[in-house]
Amino acid sequence: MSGWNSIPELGALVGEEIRLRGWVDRRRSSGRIGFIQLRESGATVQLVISRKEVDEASWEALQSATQESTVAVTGTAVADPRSPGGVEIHVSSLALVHGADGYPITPKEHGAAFLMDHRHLWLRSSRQRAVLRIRSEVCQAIHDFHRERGYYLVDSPILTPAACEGTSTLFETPYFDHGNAYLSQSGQLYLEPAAAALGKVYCFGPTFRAEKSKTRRHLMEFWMVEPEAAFLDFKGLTELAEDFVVYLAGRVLEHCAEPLKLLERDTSRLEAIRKPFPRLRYAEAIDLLRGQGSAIEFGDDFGAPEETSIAEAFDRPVMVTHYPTSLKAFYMQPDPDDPTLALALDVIAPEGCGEIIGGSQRIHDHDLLLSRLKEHDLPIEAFQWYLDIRRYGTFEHSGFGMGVERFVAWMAGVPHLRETIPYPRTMDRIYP
RNA sequence: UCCUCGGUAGCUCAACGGUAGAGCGUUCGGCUGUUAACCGAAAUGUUGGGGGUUCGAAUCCCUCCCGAGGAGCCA
Repeated sequence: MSGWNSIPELGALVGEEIRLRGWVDRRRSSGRIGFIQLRESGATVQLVISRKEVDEASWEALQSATQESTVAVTGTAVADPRSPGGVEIHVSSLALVHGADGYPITPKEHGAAFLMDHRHLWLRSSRQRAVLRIRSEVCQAIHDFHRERGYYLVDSPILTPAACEGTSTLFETPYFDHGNAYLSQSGQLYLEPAAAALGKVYCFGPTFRAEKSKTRRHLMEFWMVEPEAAFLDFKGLTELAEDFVVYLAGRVLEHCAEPLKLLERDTSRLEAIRKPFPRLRYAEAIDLLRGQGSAIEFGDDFGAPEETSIAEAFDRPVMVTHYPTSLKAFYMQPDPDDPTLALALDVIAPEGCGEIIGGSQRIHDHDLLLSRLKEHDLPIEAFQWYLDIRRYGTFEHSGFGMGVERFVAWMAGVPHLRETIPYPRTMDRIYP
């Protein structure tokens, strides 16, 4: 091994000699004693440097160890209730590896624009570290959930030849002699064929929307996980979505106690995420909203205020189903009991987080799909491969997509999506 | 694209027609248990750009630029 210790293992090393390398998160001094809050492996530990216990070079290093300087330290791990974290390092020698000059992010407040300009440094802040740890756990849990249920990971392409759902604005890029390629806004259409190959599949990767959205709930580049399963009917889909959300929230509660505490997240709200989620047909949701005084009418889509109103009527995530087909994508299966309705599902998270999941049973009948493509004015030639899935052994299938950043924002209790992804891409910003 | 609010020191903000200020950060000094440490001192400004009103504009008006929040769209 390298001979260097890491902060997370210190609890088991009390009384032993420790060597650490890391960054100066904070420094305080008081005459002949100094304190450095050292950051390493995403955690921090307090170093105690007493003038009479260290040589002159170490004492000089303390004077030069400005915020975010890199230091290397040798000392003894000591349990002390006065230390944040309970364990601190009594330093025997301290060396400056690199002195940082004029680190821009200070312990006081900063505005959003300033922090976004310094996103590469902002990541070091305790709050950002906490959110990133939750994101990491969510991503791992997404893979584990699918693996445990026999789903295979199938990567969808990012460069695609045409619009997936038609109307959304896509990012465009030249593609040799084939005109323009577009950055994927969903992996779903590529996943449906894979469901015929492997049965239960999912994709998980970045997606791109060139909509000029300028709100805290939108990013130009975001990560989406999309399961798709052969022979999964609509009822099975709602149960899958419910299990998925419960599983992910459980994993965050189980493994992210420390970041949640740092974020002062009210975990009782997360513990309330239990089955069954209320299921509300679109028509019932309209009635609910009108009962609250909304002027919304049957056939209108929900905006952010409507979603919030619906979510606030319940103590856990809400599933809204059976939307009018006119509000939904061309590939959604009509309800056999009322073909004007789609077997579509949205999951709305509480606390103003809005829609986190959108999904449906897919049309498996070739002729119906063809007529829907025509109704939506989509170029039939470009969808021949997609129609093939209905030509060669068609099958009932369903799937959904979940926006990872919205889910992380909900778990972490952060209001703005830009804090839930390492390098957010927003309408007016692509730096750093 | 539309609506609302904003742009003053490195950062966060105050001054709202009459000499440009504070806290934090920085630099220097003090302090043996600090927790965004504390105490003392110092340095730091073409008040976003341009035009106008006025004896006088950071302040009022016009315009452009930039930022934040929201709408639509969606995850």
